[in-house]
Amino acid sequence: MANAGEFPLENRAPAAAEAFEAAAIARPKVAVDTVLFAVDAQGLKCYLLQLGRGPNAGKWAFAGGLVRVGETLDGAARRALRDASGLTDTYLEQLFSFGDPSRDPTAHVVSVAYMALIDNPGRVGAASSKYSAGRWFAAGDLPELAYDHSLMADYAVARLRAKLEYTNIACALLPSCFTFAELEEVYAAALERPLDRRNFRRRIMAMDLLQRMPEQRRGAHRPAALYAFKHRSVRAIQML
Amino acid sequence: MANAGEFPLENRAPAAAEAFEAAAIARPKVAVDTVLFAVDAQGLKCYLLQLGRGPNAGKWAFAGGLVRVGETLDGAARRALRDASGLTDTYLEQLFSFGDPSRDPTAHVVSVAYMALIDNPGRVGAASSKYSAGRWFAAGDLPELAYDHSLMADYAVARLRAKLEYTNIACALLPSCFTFAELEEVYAAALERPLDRRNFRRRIMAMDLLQRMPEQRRGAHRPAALYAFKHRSVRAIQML
DNA sequence: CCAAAAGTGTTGAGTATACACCCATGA
DNA sequence: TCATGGGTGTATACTCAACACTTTTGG
Repeated sequence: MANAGEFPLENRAPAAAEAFEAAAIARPKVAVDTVLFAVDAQGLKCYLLQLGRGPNAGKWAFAGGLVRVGETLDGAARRALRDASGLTDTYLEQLFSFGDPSRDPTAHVVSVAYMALIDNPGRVGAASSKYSAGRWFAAGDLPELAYDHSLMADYAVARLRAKLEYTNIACALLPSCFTFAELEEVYAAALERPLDRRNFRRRIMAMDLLQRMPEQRRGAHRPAALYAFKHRSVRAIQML
Repeated sequence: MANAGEFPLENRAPAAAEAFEAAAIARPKVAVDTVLFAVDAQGLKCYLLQLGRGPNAGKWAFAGGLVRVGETLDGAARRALRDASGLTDTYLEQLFSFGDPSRDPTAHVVSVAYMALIDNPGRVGAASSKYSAGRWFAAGDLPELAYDHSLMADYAVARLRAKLEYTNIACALLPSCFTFAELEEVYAAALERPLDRRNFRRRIMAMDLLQRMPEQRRGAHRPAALYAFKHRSVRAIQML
């Protein structure tokens, strides 16, 4: 299971092991990759970048990069996301670490996967020269992805769905003011199923997460009441 | 937020960046640390090892070690656990990655935390020379730990509790045959609250996870029926 | 026969689901 | 006035929690 005896480093006498270790540069690298989500009228979307160089040039991937010495993982994820999309203020959550030595054919890179959420796909900006293109894809219909990014996508969608059920994470996918219909659309898009409007409204109201804003959203038809989350920080909701 | 401009590596021309990168050994290292749990008559227990060398010598910590090139994260966790406790077959689950640059004062080490479960604290064996001692502690009363291992402990306990509620993970904390009272003790120990025996039995039975064994456990009093999990692999239980 | 752990049902409260019509507005 | 999306209540099924006594065995 654990490559018995293949790498005898840890079994050497302490002094020898430390000397070897100091000289060794053959350590896995650490990277971060961030699955960026937003919801629009078509449903849940993922932002992908087309790699501009390297053995995977031309393939689509999530925003990522190597972690630097002195940098936190969250910091590296924010930097990679900013370089890829210009975004600086997003909800960010660590998902899982992927360390299969063959996930990157060029080197052993352990990647810490993140999920980021924004309220509007239009907020993304220009990508760094590392990428040749960037665009939104329907989360349920992604193209072939570089590395093991398909695994990350599956993991991220599952986590997002789970957290919609027991946290107020939807606030990260909505602007500060929104109608009940918009909130329901976020849930319907992420969960990929329609919700009963009356039951949904009752459930959300029972959680006491929202405050009603004085204004109304005026459109082509009956105006809709506007709401805001009482707390914009994501927290678990007591589900007693 | 993301150390803007402090590390210009990614912004260099590709050729220069690659040359620099090849020479650079200033990358964070990758480690794994495994929180080992078992339940005994006193409750939920964690296995800790006393560090025998290094700046944290004398402090208690979880079994861990650096990840080697070519090794999976799970493989590294299993190897570190085997070196620390002799255990080779445990339930193992990745928890979270901790990457604060100051978590280890001697170097920037990103650690992927794992949780391992065994059915009997007595199964642990001798530790490698890296450690000066190893013993079980009550999970709710751990000593001061090295690095950020207290964070890992909190995270692991939370994960274990959560998964007891919606998976059959308890099978990893029990021998192949057990009485209903023993199963209930595992839940009560991990959740740190007493359970109603009748409601607990009904809930478990409704999940259809157990099969009754032909034998009985004979003790000082009325014999107890023995059960085994139908599936020893941990899986989510449909909670419809 | 006594001590100790094993085993067993019912009731009531609360929660979740299914379901259809009127309202307010702009065009 | 009509088309469109906004807003509302009830009845039922189900789930969860509280609760105490009888059974079986070894000593």
